[in-house]
Amino acid sequence: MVDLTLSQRSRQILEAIVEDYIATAEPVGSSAVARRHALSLSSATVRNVMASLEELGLLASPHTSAGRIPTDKGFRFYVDSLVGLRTITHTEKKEILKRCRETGGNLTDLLREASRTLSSLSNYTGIVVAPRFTTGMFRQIEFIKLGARRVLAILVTCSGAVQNRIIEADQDFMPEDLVRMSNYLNSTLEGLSISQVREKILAEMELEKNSYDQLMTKALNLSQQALPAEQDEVYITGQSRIFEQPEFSDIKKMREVFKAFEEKSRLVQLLGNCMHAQGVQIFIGSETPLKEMVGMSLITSTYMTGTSTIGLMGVIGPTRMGYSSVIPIVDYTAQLVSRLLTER
Amino acid sequence: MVDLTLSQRSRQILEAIVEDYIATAEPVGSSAVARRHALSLSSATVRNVMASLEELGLLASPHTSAGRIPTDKGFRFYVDSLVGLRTITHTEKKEILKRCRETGGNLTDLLREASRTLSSLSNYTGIVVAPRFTTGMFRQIEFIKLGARRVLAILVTCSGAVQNRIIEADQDFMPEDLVRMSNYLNSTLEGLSISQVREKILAEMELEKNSYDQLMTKALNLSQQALPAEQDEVYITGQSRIFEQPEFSDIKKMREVFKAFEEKSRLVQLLGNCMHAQGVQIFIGSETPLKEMVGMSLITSTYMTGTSTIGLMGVIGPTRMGYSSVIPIVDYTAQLVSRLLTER
DNA sequence: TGTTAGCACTCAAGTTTATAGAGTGCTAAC
DNA sequence: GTTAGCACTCTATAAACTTGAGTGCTAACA
Repeated sequence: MVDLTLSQRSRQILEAIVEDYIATAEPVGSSAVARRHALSLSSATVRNVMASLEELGLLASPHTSAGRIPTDKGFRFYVDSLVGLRTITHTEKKEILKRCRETGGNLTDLLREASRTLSSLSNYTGIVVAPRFTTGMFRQIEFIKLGARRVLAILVTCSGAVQNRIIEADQDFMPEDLVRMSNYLNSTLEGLSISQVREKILAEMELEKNSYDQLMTKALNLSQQALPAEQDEVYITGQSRIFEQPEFSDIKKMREVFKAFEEKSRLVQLLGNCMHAQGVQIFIGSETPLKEMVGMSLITSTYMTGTSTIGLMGVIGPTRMGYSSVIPIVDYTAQLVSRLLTER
Repeated sequence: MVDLTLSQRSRQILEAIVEDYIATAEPVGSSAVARRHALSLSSATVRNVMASLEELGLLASPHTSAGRIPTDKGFRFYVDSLVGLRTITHTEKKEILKRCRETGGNLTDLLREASRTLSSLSNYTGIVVAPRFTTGMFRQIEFIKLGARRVLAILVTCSGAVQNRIIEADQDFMPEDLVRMSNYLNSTLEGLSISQVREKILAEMELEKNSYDQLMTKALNLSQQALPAEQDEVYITGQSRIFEQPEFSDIKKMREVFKAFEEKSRLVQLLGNCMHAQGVQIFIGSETPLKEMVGMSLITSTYMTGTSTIGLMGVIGPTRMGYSSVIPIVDYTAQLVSRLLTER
């Protein structure tokens, strides 16, 4: 947060420069500002103001004879105190709603579609971090017999995340046994989080070891195998849109960015730091948790089931991104997803 | 297939040029060939041979004073008749085996891991086209009660593909009802492909319309909702490795390539054409089904369950890729995946 | 007849130099 | 406080030049 008191005029000029720069990706000159924005000021006056804005660290000049470019600090000030947030249009709302509603109900599909929607409405790259499966609340476990010793284990969390694994059992279970086992597990594990489930199963296995109810021991055994290896899921959509930005013509940098996109677990870890605050957060340039994203900004929002934050979604674009339109899009989409997940 | 009779010496020289070019990505000059490969020939002689190889369309010169570069045809000849296929190393085999075995048994996890493995062992981009769900054989359907009117429908195919959807039912089913319904459906739909299932359900719905067994009508209704929207799944891994190739420094081209990677359904469609032949296929440069992949080659292999081809996997890299090591990797991985899927 | 040394020629890539234009900062006048 | 005017700076683009790798051809050689 940049706390500066600027004269009305300085603010107007800063705003003009930021917006011109957002539109053109070119350094903005004093005469352009004087001309385009009806400030009825001469370029010389604008020049004076620009010089002082530069002194404050809000603008920078790539070299003497170019115009000025907003610094990260300049963008920050713009976002905090200048940007007039466009409210989301009815058409956009309808589009987001339609796309998210049409998904098949399971969490994966919904989040993937949210990512696509964010990207296509913002024209930048959409990103959605799925909730860690282990943080979800246990809802139900079921076993389906696939073959002689093959069992499909299905684990469902309250937020609708479904994990399935095919287990090679060491014996041939009867379908009735499988039902009994899942009934037992469902009542034993009710109300726990998946990570608690993991612990509980281990504890129970210890207890049941000498029990005479063999089946329950086996149930625990199966359920343990059903627990998936922890996997970080991120849905990134519209990566190639990054190429559309004229400022990203440096192949080396592009490579860094794309590499970062591929290291999902690192990505999840770093983005995890954005999840402490609720609602929309904006990271400009160097504020971004990812170092390789030089010259890029990140707009995120958390999403939740009920009252608990479970994940993060947002948009990655150039620092000069269209904040005024992207912010409400991210905000609305995250709220919608939260609502859809909570309604369940 | 290029059918040419070349003298032993011409072949040696072509091979030398191709391999030098694979190693360096630079045009290869006559003296380099004479020097590096113990042919005991002068550069002038090599030059004569190179001129005739150029005439045959196997080599090309970017300009007069550069060395020669193999053409697509040159690479084709190299691959068809020159390349000495390295057999896959024990270490590689173990690595592939280990990674694929460790997946959780469901199809998605296995294929995703196969893609990662292909990429990391080849150092190029790995690609796996998942079988279309509708072409799979119906194995089983189950309903799990999640809430008052919420039902989780799980559809399993013989190859271990699992689809789940959460359905909003229009009434509150008892768990016993759900079991009866799935039993009914499982016996009715046995032995059909998923696309046949779709038709059968429609037909049955027509028949059952006036039936007095309300529950079965409802079962059909539910199962229809359980059928997922057709979705093309492709797992692409190691995209950013493309940047490592010196010949891909053109940002515009990179953009095209990455865009193509994002249009999954188009990708699947085009790659579908590679599935007619069984086993490993090699597409060099312009032979590739994707026009945007100028200067790139594609090595693919089909994979199967039992005797039926269900999908495709492979590696995308520059035309000058290390064919001799990549081909056996793709071959082995596809065979392994087939085996794992068939053992089920 | 096949091979090779020698040499003139070509062409891209890198370097230097020249030119134009955008935009600034400063000064002096309003 | 604002503005016109002007010298100055610096990049981007083009043009001219230089370098060197590599060729193709010729003539001599085995």
